[in-house]
Amino acid sequence: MFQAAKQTKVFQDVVEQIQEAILDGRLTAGQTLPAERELKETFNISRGTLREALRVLEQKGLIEIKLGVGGGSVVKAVDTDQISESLGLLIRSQKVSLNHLAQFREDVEGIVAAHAAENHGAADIDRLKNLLTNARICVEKGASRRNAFIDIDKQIHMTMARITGNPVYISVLHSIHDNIHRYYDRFLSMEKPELEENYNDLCDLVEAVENSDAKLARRLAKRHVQRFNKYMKNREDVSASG
Amino acid sequence: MFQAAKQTKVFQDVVEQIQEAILDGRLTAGQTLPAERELKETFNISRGTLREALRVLEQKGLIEIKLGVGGGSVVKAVDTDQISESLGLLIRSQKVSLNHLAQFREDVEGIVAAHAAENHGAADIDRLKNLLTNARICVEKGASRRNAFIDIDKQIHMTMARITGNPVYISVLHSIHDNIHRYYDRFLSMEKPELEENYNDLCDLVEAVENSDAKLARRLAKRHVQRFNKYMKNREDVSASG
DNA sequence: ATATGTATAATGGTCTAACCATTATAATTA
DNA sequence: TAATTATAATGGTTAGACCATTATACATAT
Repeated sequence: MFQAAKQTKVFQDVVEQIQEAILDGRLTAGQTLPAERELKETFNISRGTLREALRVLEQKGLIEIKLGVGGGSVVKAVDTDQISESLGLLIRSQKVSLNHLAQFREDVEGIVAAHAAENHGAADIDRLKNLLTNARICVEKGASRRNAFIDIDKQIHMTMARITGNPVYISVLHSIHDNIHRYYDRFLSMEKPELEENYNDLCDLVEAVENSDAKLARRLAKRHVQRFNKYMKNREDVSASG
Repeated sequence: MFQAAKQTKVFQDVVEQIQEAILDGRLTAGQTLPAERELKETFNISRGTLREALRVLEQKGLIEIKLGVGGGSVVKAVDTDQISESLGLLIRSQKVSLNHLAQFREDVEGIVAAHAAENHGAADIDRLKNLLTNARICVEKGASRRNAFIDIDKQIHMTMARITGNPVYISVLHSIHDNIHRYYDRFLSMEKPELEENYNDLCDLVEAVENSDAKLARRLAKRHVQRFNKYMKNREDVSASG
């Protein structure tokens, strides 16, 4: 009949009010909240309490706090950074291993490629082929362009995620890449032969997408990611024995 | 040659120190940090600044702050709540629609079912069949047990995620369910015929897993989730026109 | 003896009031 | 006109006090 009386802390009430205003669209990205000394009067609270609320909102990714004249709390567009950060904490707290993340990535990239094969338009293929051209250049210049190649590889995958038209895939893939990239420097070995191998993978993949062959695209995407994972694993073994 | 001198705010430095201690295992879940009046001396900062740091750590899901005697900042086991919360913000800020989430769920449940079919042990099947028995009881009692049925349905899916042995699937599925459940009350219509339909889906799915038929398991899981989504869509159309 | 109530003290929660640090803008000077 | 310097707005930090909650120890009553 009754609900437990919610005893909200003052700062929580403030967090909720501002958060709701942002999610309702009463505050939109780019808008600046009133200065702290003014807001504290509006809410009729102390500045310390207000600042606890603002810190929480900042950590949630809803506002950004800037210093100096013209600074203040600016409403942010919600993005995937917080998801990435939380996923990073899961990984670092060893609840999730690199292998776990790599396995998940295989599946997700496969799905994304399949959807991209079903959903693409002509402009999408143009963009993918442009990226392939850049990748080709990196391959020809060899290992010195390893990082550039990896970046283009990432862009190709993210482009396919965009082609799906579903922002969840973009967010998820973004979070995966954010967190897996930390291991690249430590574990990913890529000399010219590997670069070429991967380049060919990508060409085949884009072709499958262009031909709307969802099943093939899925298989090729998975194989491509598996190769990346294998390179990392090899390097990991080496560094473990060295 | 040089890096930009990082000008960390005091509270950020404290956040990092405590966070690193937790992630390094120097502080473990369940441990209580010293009281604020003591910590502030340790870090040689004011209490207000310390509290901003603690609020950030709380929002990150790394500590929990309890009131009263014997209270204080207790280190938490990192879990998926923050990911769910951030995903919820993405949805509520209309960066992600229910349909987007539902499509993603179809794919993930399909993958999870396929992995479960490849990875299960005998005990896993026992657990799944137990859940099916409970589901059967709900179906027989009809619409009054709708919520209980939905909960069992969720448990079956989460059990399969656990069978994969990959915590990423558990986390992702958990986050999806956390966020999709908010819409159930508003949009999910389920009378006895629908309950039976879904129960049969689940039976077939568990059978496919038991027989290690990954492809079939994937297809059945997707179909099952599609049915859920269809029910929600129907209800949404009704409520839109009413 | 057991249950119930009551004081105690530890701890987080909040408030006030001041001063420090950063930064865009305006005023000054070369 | 360009470079420099003051100004003032704004967040960052500090200090010290008091309020609110809660586990524990103690007192009281049945």
